[in-house]
Amino acid sequence: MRQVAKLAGVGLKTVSRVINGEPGVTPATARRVTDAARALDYQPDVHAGNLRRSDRRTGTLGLLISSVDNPFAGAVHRAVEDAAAPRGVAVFASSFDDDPNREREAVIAFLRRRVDGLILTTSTASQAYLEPEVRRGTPIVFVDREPSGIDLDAVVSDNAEGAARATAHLLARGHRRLAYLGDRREIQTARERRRGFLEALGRAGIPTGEATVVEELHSERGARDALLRLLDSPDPPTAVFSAQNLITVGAIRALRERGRALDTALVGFDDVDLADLLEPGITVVAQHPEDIGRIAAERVFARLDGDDSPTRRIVVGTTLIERGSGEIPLGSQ
Amino acid sequence: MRQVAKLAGVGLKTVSRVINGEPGVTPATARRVTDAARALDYQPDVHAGNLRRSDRRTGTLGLLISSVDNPFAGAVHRAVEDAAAPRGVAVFASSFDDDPNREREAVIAFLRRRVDGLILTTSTASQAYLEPEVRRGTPIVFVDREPSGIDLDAVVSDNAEGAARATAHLLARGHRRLAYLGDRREIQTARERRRGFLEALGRAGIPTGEATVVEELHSERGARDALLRLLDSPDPPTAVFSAQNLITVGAIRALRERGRALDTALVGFDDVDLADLLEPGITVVAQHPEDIGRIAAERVFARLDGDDSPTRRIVVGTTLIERGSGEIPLGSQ
DNA sequence: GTGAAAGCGCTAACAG
DNA sequence: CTGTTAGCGCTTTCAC
Repeated sequence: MRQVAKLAGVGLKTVSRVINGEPGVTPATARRVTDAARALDYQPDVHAGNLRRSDRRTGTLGLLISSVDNPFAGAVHRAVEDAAAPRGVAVFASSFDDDPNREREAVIAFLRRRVDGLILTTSTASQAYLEPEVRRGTPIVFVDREPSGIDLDAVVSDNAEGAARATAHLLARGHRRLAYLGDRREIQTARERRRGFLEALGRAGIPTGEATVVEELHSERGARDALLRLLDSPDPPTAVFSAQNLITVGAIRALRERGRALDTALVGFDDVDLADLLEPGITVVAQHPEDIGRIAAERVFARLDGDDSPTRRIVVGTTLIERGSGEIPLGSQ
Repeated sequence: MRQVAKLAGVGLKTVSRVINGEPGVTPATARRVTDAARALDYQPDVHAGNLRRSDRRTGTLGLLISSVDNPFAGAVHRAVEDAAAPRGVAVFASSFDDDPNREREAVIAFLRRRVDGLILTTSTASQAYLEPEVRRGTPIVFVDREPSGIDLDAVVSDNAEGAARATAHLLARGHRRLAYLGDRREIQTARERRRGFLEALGRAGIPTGEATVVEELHSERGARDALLRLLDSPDPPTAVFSAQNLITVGAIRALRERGRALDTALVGFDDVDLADLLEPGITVVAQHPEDIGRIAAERVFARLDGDDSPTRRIVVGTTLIERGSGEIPLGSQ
């Protein structure tokens, strides 16, 4: 920047003014500056500026998601990016694969880079470790899963309600022997979905004992194996609620392998690509990651803009999409 | 950091040494410093450090991909992240949706943040605009598409070869009336795939006139509509090569709608989720985004580590995965 | 083994 | 409308 000032024959501050579009510079002077900047291939260094700037904003956001290579997280990421880009804010995304250590490391890496705000999906039991950062004034918004051990904004799907709706959908087709296939219980959303499932059974007056609950599933393979075992048991379920993406796919594979895809009902939580092209189409409770990401970003920016209203928990509804598998009635067997 | 020094009762430089793990500090002194840092919730500011540091590395990478919400790009992103994380390097990812303006803006945003290196998928006709940055010493590696107007490292799939293999696969089943459904011709990979298709026809001695080439497709919907028109024509194709992800899905929809999925052969370029669960399973030429991303990141780091060997073009092979749709022989109609 | 002074590229505050 | 001085948080250099 000093070189630009020298070449343009002006003071350092004048260059700064031109680059930042501040008023108080003659068009002629401004032109000399821009010409000089172009001639020198000058690119301002935002970090140097932020060091002295009063608001100390770096124009960056940290986003922690299960994995950047995951349809749900990718959609959230995209929505965050779309909300951030118009403000000139760039986003760092980190995958943490439900590993608490990677979570902590990623958050530290974000903080050392002085991100303006944080959007987090977490897997630690408590996020109290964020307390100092909150005191420092960094806005933090949780997505997908709610915080624990600390009170912060959160944008989540209505997991229990969605799971209950899926379950009621199956019960309405006459099914009584339901199976629940769920993720690891450490995961808050998994617990919520399980709760919704059990509550729906309760409302229908079905004893919990009649349903089979399988948990701690976290891979397609594991889900497939688990359902295969159930299908091979003497009293197999007539309907299945798979509480997550990969689990749904694993369940489909198991049903196909036993030739039971057309007579066993299936509703999955979270939408699956090409689900409508399968036979039968897969009925799902779809989440709305675009909304979740957008709202989370808006929340961070609102906090950054001074919103100091009480912490909010924003619930984004889910949508039941009927495609066939969930509408198979009892008695098709 | 000054506060830490004061609390620990040591000089500024001693704190700096402890934080950066430099030698020459008594364990006792180091301990006083770390205690003080913890007490004050101190987090070093990497940007401030990099301002003065001799190597001027920010520990960040810029990654430009079609969209963070896109399976192929997501897999590349993940691979880049996995290669970068162990080095303490964070990655900025930007989606540009094949929009040349967004491409330029994103690159400028990266440069102003002084990323150490750039991994780019581009859609501009020429990337000569990167010349000044290259002179400045920023390593730039292209992924997926090759650069033009400038000579830089690139990591790409063997598009022409993969397309030719897919085409030969269809020809081997007796098909002669082939349709090619491709993306916009501005896209370098689209042109390569088209070239592979035509060359395979040529090698089989089939006049180009017998094949139908439809291009400028860039959405599922557009691909579906295009294939519907072909299927409704007096002389519909008996085999289809869809040159991209979304196009493949659109093609499947069109075939289903006309009840031709079981008698018209289909091979897609780039793998599609759940392709094996469809009926028929979709035969594809799969790319290897994990390898592409990993190799690109390794290339950037090698350049950063001083590798000044000539520019390289690294080709990652493709894999033909037979799942049924591509093995439908001529005469099934 | 430790610390003081200078300066990275920029903006704030003020002076002209 | 424009320039000068100080200083952001850190590392470098060099002296103790």
